[in-house]
Amino acid sequence: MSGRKVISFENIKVACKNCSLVTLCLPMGLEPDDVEKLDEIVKRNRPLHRGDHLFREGDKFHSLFVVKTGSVKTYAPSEDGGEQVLGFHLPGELIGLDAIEKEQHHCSAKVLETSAVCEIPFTNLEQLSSQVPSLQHQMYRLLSREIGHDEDMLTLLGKRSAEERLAAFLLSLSERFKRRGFSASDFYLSMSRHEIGNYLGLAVETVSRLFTRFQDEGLLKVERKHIQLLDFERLNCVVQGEERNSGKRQYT
Amino acid sequence: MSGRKVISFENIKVACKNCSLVTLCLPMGLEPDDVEKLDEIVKRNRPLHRGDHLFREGDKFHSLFVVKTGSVKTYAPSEDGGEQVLGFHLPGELIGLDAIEKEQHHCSAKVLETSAVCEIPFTNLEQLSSQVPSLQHQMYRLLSREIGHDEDMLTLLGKRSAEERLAAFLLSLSERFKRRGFSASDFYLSMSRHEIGNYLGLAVETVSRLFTRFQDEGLLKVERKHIQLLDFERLNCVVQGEERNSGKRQYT
DNA sequence: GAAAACGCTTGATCCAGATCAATCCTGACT
DNA sequence: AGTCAGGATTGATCTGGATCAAGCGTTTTC
Repeated sequence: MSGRKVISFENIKVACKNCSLVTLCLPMGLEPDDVEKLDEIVKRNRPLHRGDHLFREGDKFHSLFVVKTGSVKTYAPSEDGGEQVLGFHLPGELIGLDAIEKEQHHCSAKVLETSAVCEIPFTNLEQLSSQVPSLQHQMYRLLSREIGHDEDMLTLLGKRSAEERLAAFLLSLSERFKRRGFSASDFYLSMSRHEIGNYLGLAVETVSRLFTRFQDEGLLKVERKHIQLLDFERLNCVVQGEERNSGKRQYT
Repeated sequence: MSGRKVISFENIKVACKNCSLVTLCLPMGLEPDDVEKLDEIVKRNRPLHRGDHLFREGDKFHSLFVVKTGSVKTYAPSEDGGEQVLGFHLPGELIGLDAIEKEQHHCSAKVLETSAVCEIPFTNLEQLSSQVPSLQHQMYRLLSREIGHDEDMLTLLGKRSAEERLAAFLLSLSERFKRRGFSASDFYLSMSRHEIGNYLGLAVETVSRLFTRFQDEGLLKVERKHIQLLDFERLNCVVQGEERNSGKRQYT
C-alpha cells in the first residue's frame, strides 16, 4: 500500500513535531509545547513485518498504537478459526481504542506489510490528557470519530448491496490516501481479496467478480493489488445505489 | 419496555447520588464529592413522549443524553426516507457520543415510549472531566465501550445468520434488563418488529417468522410485545450457531 | 363505536450473493 | 527454470432471506 514508498529507516524515530503525520495523528491541533510533552511518552519501536501482531484479542491493554508507515488490520477472531475484519488502518490512525474499557484487547491487530508503529502507553497518555485540555479534547474527538465510523459501517453492512459496499470501500481508501499525500486514484492494496470480502461481509468470489465488473464498466482498472480509479463520478453513484438500478431504494 | 413500570414523576428530578442508576451511569465509580459536582451540570428536563426527538442528524451538538426511564432509539436517516437503526438505549445508557468529533449530530435519537432523559452539556462535562481524573477515565471507558459494542454489531451483521442475530439481540436485551433490576426472562419490547429487523439487517417478515419459529421450538413465548425467554441454554446455542445446523460454521 | 390505519403474521415466489468446483496466475523456494 | 502453494478468477449451482401479496388483529381517531 502507500504507493510503494521506500521506507526510510532514518525517519522511523522522528519526533512528533517533525513527523509528516502531525496534522492527522494524535498531535493534531496541539500547541508545539504540548506536542513536545506528548512526544516524551511516545515509544518508537523497530519496524514490524507482514504477519506480526501488535496485540491479540484478550491481551492485557497498556498502549494505544498509531501506524506511522505501512498498514495494519484489526479483526475479531472467533473460536472456530473464522474472523471478522474490523478495519484497515493507514498512517496516522489510532489502534486499540476498544480496549480501554476492559483494560484488555477486544480484537487482534496484525500488520499487512512492513510497517512502523508508534506506541503510546495509555496510563501516561491519560495522565497527560488531564493536564492538557486540548489533548483531552483530541482524545474525545478521536474516540467519537471511531464510533461514527463504526456506525457508518453498520449502515454499510446492514443496508447496502455488494457493489455499493465495494465502491464505498474503494472510495474511502482513496480519500484516506489523498489526505496522506498519496494518489487518490492510483494505489496498491495491502490486503487480500479474502480480507476485503471478510471486512465487507462478502465472499471472496463476489469481491473478485465485482472488481472485474467494475473494470468492464470502465469504473477502474485493476491488476492484482494495483488499483486505478478511473471514474469517481460513477463510483459515487454506485455507492448511493444509483445508476444501474434506476434509483429505486428500499425503505427498511 | 422496562416491565411496565409506572413512571413516578416525583423521581424524575432526583439527584445523581439518589438515582438508582448511579452504578450504571456516568457517575459509576466516582467519589461522592465528584458525583456532587457532576450533579451540578446535569439538566433534568420534563419527560418526553413516544416519537419525540432528542436531536436529529445534523443538529449542532451541545449535550450528551442519558436515558433515565423508558427507551430511546438512535438511527441514521438516509435521503430516500429509509434509515438504519443504530441502537436501542435503556436507562443509564449514554447517547450522542458520535457527535463529539464534528460538533454535530451524526444520527437522530427518538424516544420509543414515555421517557425521562438527563441532559449533560458537553462543554461543562469536558471541563469537569479535566479536573476530575476519575470522571475523565469514566468517559474514556464509556467511549471505548461504545466502540467495542459497535464492533460486536459489525460481526453480527457481517457474519451471523438471521436466527443468530435475533437470538443475540434478545439475550443482549435480557442481560441489560437484568443489570437494571428488571426480569431477565420476562419483558416488553418498546420497539416494533420493523425496527428490530432494521437494526439487525433483516426484513420485518423474517423477524416475525423467527419469533414464531423460536416459540414453536420452545425457546421463548411471545405475545405481541411481551417476551418470555424460556430456554437460555438453547438460545445461547443459537447465538453460537450450534444446534440446528450441526456445528458447522464457515470461515470467512 | 365505526372505520381507518398501522403493525404483525403467514404464504408464495424470487434473486443476490454464497457455496462448490475447477483453473489460472504469480511469486517463493529449491 | 521447475515445482509448489496460496491467492485470484471464472463458471455452475444452490439457498437464506428478501420481496410480493393477502389477511388479521389492535390501536387510534373522530
